[in-house]
Amino acid sequence: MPRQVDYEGRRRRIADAVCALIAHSGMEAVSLRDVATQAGVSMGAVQRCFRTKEDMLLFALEHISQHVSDRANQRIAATSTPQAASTLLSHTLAELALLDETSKTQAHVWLAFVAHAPASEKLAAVLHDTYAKLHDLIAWIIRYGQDTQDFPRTLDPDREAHMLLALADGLTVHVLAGHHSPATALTTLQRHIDHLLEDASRRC
Amino acid sequence: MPRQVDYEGRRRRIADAVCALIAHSGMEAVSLRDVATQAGVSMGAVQRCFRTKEDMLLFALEHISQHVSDRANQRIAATSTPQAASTLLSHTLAELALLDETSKTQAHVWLAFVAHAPASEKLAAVLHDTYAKLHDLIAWIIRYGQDTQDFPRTLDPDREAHMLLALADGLTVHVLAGHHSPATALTTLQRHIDHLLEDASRRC
DNA sequence: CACGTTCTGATGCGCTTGCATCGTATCCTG
DNA sequence: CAGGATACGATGCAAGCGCATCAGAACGTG
Repeated sequence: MPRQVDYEGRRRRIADAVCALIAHSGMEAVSLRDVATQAGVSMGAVQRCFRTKEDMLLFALEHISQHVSDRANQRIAATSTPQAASTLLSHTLAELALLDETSKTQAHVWLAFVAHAPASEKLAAVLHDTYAKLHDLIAWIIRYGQDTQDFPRTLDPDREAHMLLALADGLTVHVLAGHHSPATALTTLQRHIDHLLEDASRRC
Repeated sequence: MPRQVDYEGRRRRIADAVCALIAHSGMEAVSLRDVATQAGVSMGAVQRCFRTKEDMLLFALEHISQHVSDRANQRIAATSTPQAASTLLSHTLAELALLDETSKTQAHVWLAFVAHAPASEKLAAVLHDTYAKLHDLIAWIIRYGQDTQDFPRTLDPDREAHMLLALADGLTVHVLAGHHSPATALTTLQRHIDHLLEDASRRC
């Protein structure tokens, strides 16, 4: 047999390079040569990992989708120590909104893919799937909160998940566009959640 | 004198062509040649109207920003027949969210520019300004509603404007990403506004 | 009607792009 | 250690890019 190479690892490295380039100078600045340089490999290596440029971009999107989903899921899995459902909800959403400085890159990339989706059927499919997963995740948390009596039963989990996810995404966009700071966005998010629980419980 | 040309009109035509191209196949598919073809003029004409490609993109963004702002402002100006502030608010936001099929193109373009903003200082500035204007607009409507006693005084106009605008943007993203339909998004938006007014007034 | 000015569309240039090719270096197997 | 399969990276290639150039068409003016 010939020599073995850690393809999966390299694919990830390349995906990271793609994301870095997109975050820094937009999607149309991504060329195979620049990606190779950024990833510290030769152009040939990039071509061996991905048959075409579109394959590469698709992998990068799946890579970052996975990354975001995983972080949110970990947040839930780590709830071995009993945690109030409301805290769980707000923390998860705050993470999904990609507000902290570390996530800014991912937010850029995510948005770039959303903007580019109409041009690629496959990209759109990945985005759709990811959104569906995130929606289910939020709805699950809300139901969990209702089970533990933290959230009022009057809430419709699906509708509220819908609403919260849209709010989180909107805040992400606003922060990226420089319309306001991550801190302000976080406050707005928290305020809405508080408002939601408080009013709904008062209604009973 | 030599012959006269309606430059402003042509610039708009070219801007429309840019937007059509962006909406159809993304920002990186915009080339001077394609724009010229789409606008039905020669490449030379495009180059006479805009010194560089970036100038052209900038103008297209300003063009579409103006378009969106104008529509929202018209909505207010047309309120000669007395209109409930809540209706005004929801209609304005629905328009800003670019949910109807006609606005889908504009939504694509807007998002493409947001995604591309980090790569261009000037684009970012235009986006920032536009968002500030829209924020003020929504806050104004809320204050107006408070003056006409339609909205409770307990609402903080700036905070709620912040929240509503983010929600509208998030819904725009979700519709574009195919996560749900314009109709659903509209319902979610309306539900939040109702919820807001209802709960706030109950609090008194 | 002829002049002078402005506008036009085609062409050229230098460069970059995505992708294909190919000799060489590298590693596992028998 | 020899052999063969694989990965590598440099190079080539056609196409497309943004932008500059320029001869001629188109027009208002004297």
